[in-house]
Amino acid sequence: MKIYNTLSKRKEEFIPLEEGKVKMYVCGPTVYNFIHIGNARPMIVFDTVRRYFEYKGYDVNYVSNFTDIDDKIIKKAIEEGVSADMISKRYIEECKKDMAAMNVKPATKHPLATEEVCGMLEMIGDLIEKGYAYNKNGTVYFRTRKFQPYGKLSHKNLDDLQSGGRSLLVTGEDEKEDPLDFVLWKPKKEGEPAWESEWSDGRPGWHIECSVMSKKYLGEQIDIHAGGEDLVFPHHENEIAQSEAANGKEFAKYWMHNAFLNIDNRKMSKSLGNFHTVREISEQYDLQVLRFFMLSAHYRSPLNFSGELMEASANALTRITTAVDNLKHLLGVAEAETMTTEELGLAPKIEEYINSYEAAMDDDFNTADAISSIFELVKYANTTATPERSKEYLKKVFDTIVKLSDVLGLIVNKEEELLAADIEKLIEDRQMARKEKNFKRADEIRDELLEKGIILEDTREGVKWKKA
RNA sequence: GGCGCAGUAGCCAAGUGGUAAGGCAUAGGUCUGCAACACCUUGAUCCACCGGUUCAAAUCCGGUCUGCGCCUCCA
Repeated sequence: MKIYNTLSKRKEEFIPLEEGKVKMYVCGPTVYNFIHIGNARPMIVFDTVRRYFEYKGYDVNYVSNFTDIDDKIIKKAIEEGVSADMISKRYIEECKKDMAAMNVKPATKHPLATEEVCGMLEMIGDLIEKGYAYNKNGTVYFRTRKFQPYGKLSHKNLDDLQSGGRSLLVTGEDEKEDPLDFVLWKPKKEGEPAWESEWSDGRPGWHIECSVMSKKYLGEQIDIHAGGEDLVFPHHENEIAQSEAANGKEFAKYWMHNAFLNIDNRKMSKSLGNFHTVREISEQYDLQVLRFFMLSAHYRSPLNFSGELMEASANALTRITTAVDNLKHLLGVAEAETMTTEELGLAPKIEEYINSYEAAMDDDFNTADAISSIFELVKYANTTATPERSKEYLKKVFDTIVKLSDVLGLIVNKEEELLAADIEKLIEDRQMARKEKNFKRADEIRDELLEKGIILEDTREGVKWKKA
């Protein structure tokens, strides 16, 4: 398996720290509102990474935090006249609902920043002790230049950063020893939530959270640390500085970053009016469609969102679910049990598709390519599956499509809903009418069912129905 | 100003040296009492442009143009 590592800017063979296990940390959202579709990209992408590792037999310890204390949360709380805690709790719940609807598995652990302040105080104290941090009037800063490898992830050098920086003259900058130093702890302002510390009553800086939560739940060294590409600098660069300075060993072996989701080729933003929450999209589409859409491009390529592309994705996904439906139907009517010699000759083709699927996923999680293998399998199924096939053969094709889709988090085997007895009766009556060539009556029944939201389709294999 | 990414059919998108996957849309056909659904078939002598390396390039090198991202809270 190869993974593109931001650290080396190359694809590297994945070698776990511990045989058969993967420890990964994914930076989660700040919960001050419903998550937007940009937030959804890393959730879907790295959930897929996790699922693929599990498919390959790895035991994955997947940790993803919720940042539940932050300026934006406080601002929202003030606007609504409630506590910051209420805001974050509320949106964590909503976020979990969206995740479930996108078929994103819950992490092994979803730590909350506010519950880990203790560990943060400890690490900050440790950094001060080691000379990597200093306290200035209650604010604790990280001494960036003291950490020699600083810039190794984002491939920036400190002097470029300093000369290129435009907005170094922000409030409070003058008390830093160096403009590049960043905050580990800041004193509270009036009315803000705060924790006691030996430096001041205040709250942690954003970067320290992840270093601490990752260490607590996964250990000092982890396999994969992931997030959106915008986090490379400064967030992840700072995490590396904090963790490696404090622990004295390499923090994460592989750094994975997903590219941004754009809207009309522009970054999503409230001012451009192109801001979409996942919740809003879910009112229009099954979120499986959003998931399919997200996986239809490589995770390191920018992806442009539009209604048209969602329609295209919805249709594409339907092609898979329809094929699966057909196979299921055929399984119901097939009579032969075991594979014929002809089928035994066909079956290796299925393995070929599995192989190409795995080859794609092994190559830095090329989901777009993997999906094309599923479509090839779908076409193969559509052309070879007939009622004369054996159950064993049909089952194999069916299982393969369902399994490969499931690894991508795509649910293609929809559970059938039970028909009310009277609807079944009507369908039967219609079949009788058709047999007697009483098409007037047949059409009446079809229209009647249509009014109830049931669409009938007369296929080669019999009458099928679906909800309108 | 510094760092970096991208430009492949109408649209989306794989492919990083050996002669262009897949999907959507379009068109033809099969099925059907009709319709709908579904399925099958169908498309780039060519990969932004110019030059170079090579037996061979969308793929490597140099340049040009265009779009975008990061350097500041941000997935």
